[in-house]
Amino acid sequence: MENQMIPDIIISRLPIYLRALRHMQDMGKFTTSSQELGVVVGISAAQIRKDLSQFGEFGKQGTGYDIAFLIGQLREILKVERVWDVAVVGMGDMGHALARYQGFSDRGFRVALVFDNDPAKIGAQVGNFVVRDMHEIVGAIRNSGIRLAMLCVPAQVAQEVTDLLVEAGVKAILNYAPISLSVPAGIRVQYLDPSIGLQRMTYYMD
Amino acid sequence: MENQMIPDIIISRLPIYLRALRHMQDMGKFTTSSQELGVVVGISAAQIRKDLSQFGEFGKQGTGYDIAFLIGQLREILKVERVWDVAVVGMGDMGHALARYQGFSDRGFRVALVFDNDPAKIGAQVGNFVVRDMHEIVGAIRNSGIRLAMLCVPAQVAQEVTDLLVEAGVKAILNYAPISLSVPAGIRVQYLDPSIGLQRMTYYMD
DNA sequence: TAGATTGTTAATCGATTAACAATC
DNA sequence: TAGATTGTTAATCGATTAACAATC
Repeated sequence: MENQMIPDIIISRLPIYLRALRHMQDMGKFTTSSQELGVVVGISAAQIRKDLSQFGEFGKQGTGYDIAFLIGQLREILKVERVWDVAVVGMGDMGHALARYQGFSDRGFRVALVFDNDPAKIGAQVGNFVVRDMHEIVGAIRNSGIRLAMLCVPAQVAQEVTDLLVEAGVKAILNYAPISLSVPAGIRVQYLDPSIGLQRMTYYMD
Repeated sequence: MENQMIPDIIISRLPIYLRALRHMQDMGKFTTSSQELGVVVGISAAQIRKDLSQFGEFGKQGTGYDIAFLIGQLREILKVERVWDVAVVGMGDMGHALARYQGFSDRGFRVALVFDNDPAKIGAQVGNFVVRDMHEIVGAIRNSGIRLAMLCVPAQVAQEVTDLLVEAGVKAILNYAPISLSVPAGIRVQYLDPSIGLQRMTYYMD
């Protein structure tokens, strides 16, 4: 079988490699080495080679990696050779920004549904979307088969909305709300709280 | 000396503990245990105790931790008992959302300056701020003594803007642009690319 | 060929967990 | 007191690095 339990820490680096490789490609480059890629992403060459070798032999001694080929392999490994529909929940400033974000389309994602519970927002247009009533969230997500959501509601209601997302069949949540979420086994959460990001750096300031 | 080189992975968990403790406090709780906190944040009780013990003895056998006291200690360790001024660079949707974000004030941060290079935006009001010309960025940040910035410009110009931020004296950057940044030693970067967050989860989907 | 770079092994390094004496 | 929970040690587990034969 393909999956011999690759450590999550390795998986978490692959999107970084992919992003850097696409950037190199945009700059007109055709090949790279673990050394060169390592400088760009700030990771040792040995680690990059070890990470990639978990999935196959993608390079050539002496010349390194073909960028287009490695991009293709990483997209397949990460399952972003396809396009995933995503729901955005909460049309405050952050949800609004994500609904209109132009950076998803070439990275494997497409916003497909957006929700809010504010009557003043329901039915309004945000980007290319009509804001749907949060009360319809379970049915709408279930019908669409969507399994990815971005959560941009206030912390106060984030857990209850999460429970609805899980009930609707969502398997992975990108959480912008500043709170730890409780989810059943098998449901993934990634946290993007800006204050946490800043607090991880102030410790080092004089 | 206070700093015997605490591993970064421990530092990165402290803001999570702090956020959860404040949530407990908001719920009216006064004490907690490493066990209880561990369930909330999804980290083992042993690890929480080990992490905290790097900085002092904050708990009591038999009863656990006083929440208010531990919050105070963590705020001091992370240096967020004070308020840090932050610059937001790039007034697209994401920068706009951050400039108006209400979640910084009680977490140790305050947006103080916002920048864009679009003549149509310069001088306009965003939240409580007047958008300043990006051409003034080095002088303005240097004058204000700001050492934290949130970067929300297009990937294409993110590195050159980063170089300006570093020149201006910024020591830590929260990067929303979808690109790896190159910075001198001693400058910290935290990455919050939403597509990376999603790609870290699609690998696990069937 | 000579030089470069891979994939992999073994060694090192670091982080997590389990267990428990101390003690509130 | 009896029960609970800390801080810490030692053991385990996992990740990173260094080195190099293979080979393009």
